[in-house]
Amino acid sequence: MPELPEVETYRLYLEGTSMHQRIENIEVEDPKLLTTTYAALTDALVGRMFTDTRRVGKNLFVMTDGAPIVHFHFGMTGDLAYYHNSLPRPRFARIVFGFAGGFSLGFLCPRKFERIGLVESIEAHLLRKKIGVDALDITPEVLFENLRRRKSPIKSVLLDQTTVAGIGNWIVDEVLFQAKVHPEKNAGTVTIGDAERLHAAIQKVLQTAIAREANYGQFPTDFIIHARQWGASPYAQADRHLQCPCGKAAVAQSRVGGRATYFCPLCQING
DNA sequence: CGCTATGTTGTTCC
DNA sequence: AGGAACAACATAGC
Repeated sequence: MPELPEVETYRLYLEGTSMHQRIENIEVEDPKLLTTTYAALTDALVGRMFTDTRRVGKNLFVMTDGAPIVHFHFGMTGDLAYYHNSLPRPRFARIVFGFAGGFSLGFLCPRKFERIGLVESIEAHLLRKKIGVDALDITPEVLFENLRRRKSPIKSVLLDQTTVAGIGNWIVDEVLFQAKVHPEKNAGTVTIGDAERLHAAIQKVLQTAIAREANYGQFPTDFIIHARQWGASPYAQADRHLQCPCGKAAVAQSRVGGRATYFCPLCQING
């Protein structure tokens, strides 16, 4: 479920498992998962090792002791699994880095929306993809300027990675709820006060999620995320709260910018 | 079977 | 030109 907190969790996982081991081989089940040719990937990485990591928004960059940098994007369902070769390969491990020493790092790609490739430099990649400032680093003033010049619903603008990098569909609903902003509010009408509340909510929601290793089921009870229907999760059906934490209204469900949207019609007035 | 899905990108329209 | 709207991508799970 890779929004910023998941990618941060994966980054720490990779740091804790896969560094400083010689890469002996790379298996790729489907070349569509690569933004580089398979030959370029193996030429650049076999014999090298991972040395450092950096995350910007939902993008994970892994440095090596050679020149190229590996870029991971987790799409909607990507994950990592580090395992010993005596164990069976994890399901959906469609790309596998095999290390000297008998361990492997699997890049799990259930729906093939995930991508791995080589980039010249982090800055060049961010520029080319127009990825904005990371959500944990943006200032209220920059957020305000980036919102006020747009005309779409504020939810759509916050999801745009050029506005601010790392916010996804579940987190944006939580951020808007915590900041008491209606998801369909015209982004061009935000005040500096709105931007300051949104900024504080972004920090709060992301810090909360990262501290719980992105396990949304462990969010505080005053979060609206518990109203959301989680497709496959058993937690969803059992613990779902259809009532807003304010206790005065049922959580409303709609679509904004083509995405499933949950909000409280009392707490989040479109004004 | 039919419907939904965490993200991004390409196309079309304005 | 540039922004907005939305379909498309590939697949799993319910």
